[in-house]
Amino acid sequence: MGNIMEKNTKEGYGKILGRLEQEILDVLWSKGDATGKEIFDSIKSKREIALTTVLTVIERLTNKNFVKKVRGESVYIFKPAFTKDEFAGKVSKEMLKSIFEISASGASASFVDMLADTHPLELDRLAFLIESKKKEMERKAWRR
Amino acid sequence: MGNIMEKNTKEGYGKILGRLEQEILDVLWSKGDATGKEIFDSIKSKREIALTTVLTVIERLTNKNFVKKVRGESVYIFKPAFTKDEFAGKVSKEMLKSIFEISASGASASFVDMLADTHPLELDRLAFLIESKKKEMERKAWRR
DNA sequence: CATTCTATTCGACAATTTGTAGAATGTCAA
DNA sequence: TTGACATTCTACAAATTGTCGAATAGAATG
Repeated sequence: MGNIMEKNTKEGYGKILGRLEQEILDVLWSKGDATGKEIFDSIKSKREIALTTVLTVIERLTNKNFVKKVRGESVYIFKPAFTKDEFAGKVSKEMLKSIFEISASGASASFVDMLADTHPLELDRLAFLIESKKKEMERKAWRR
Repeated sequence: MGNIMEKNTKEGYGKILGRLEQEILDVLWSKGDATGKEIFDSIKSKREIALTTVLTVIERLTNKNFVKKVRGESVYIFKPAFTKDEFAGKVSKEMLKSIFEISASGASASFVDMLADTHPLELDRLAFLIESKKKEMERKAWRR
C-alpha cells in the first residue's frame, strides 16, 4: 500500500544526520576513536569517496559538538563526543519534544508499536523505566 | 547549564516541520478546514506575512500529502490529511526508527523522561499500552 | 462584453544544510 | 630543500524552507 510519508523528501522525516555524518559517527562508535585517515579508509572501503570530503564532514561534526578533536602525536584524533546511548537520548529528547507538542498520545502509541516491532525485549525494560519514574515522582511529590 | 545540542543548527534536531508549515497545520487542525485566505488571516494576525507566502507553503504541504486540497464553491478548501494523533504517530514512527538504529535503550530512557516532564499523566497510559501490546504479542505467539 | 476584484499559480531569490572535492597551506623528516 | 603526508580553505551543487512579486485565471458587476 505504500507509506504516505515516503518519497516526498530527500531523506524522510526522522533523519537526524546525513548519510556521511552517520557513517562517520558509526566508525567512531565502533572504533572508539580514530584519525581522519582511518575514518576515511573505513568509509572508502565501502564506497568511492575523497579524503577531503570525509575530513570536511568530520570537521562539521566537530563544530556541532558531536565529535571531539584532540591532538595526537603528529596527527589529530577524533572521538565521539557522546556514546550511542547518550546521543540517542539527547536527540530523541529533542525530537520527542517536537512531537509531543503536536500529540503526546499519538507519539506514545507509535513508540510502543515501534518498540514491539524492532526491539520487543525492550518493552519490559520500558515498563520498568515507567515504574521507576513513577516512584521517583512520588518521592518528589512527597518531599514538599 | 545549557544543552549541548543547542544553537548549532537553525532549528535544532527534532524539527519535523518548518515554522510556517507548522503554523499552517496548526490552523488547519484547530479549524478542521479552511480556505487559503482564512489560513493567511489567522497567521497574519500574529505576524507580518504575505498572502502568497502562505499559499505557497500550503501548496508544498499539499504536495507532501500533509494537506488535502478540495474544490469548494469558487474557492479551494484545505484540510489536514491526518489528525494530529495520526500525524504524530506517523512521524514519530519514522523518527524513532532512525533513533532506534542508533540506540534503543537511549531512546527509551529519553522517552520516559520526556513524558514525565511534559505529560506525566500519559505515563499510565503508556504503561497500559505496553501491557496491551505484550498481551497481543502473546496471543500471536500462541496461535502458531 | 469590458472592467475590476479576488483567487491561484509561477517563477525567483535567500539562507541553511549536507555532500562533494580540488587548491592551498602547513609540518616534519631525510 | 624537497617530498610526503596532514589539515584547512574555498567552492559548488542539490534540497529544503521562507519569502514574495508578477502573471494568469475566474468570478462578479456594470
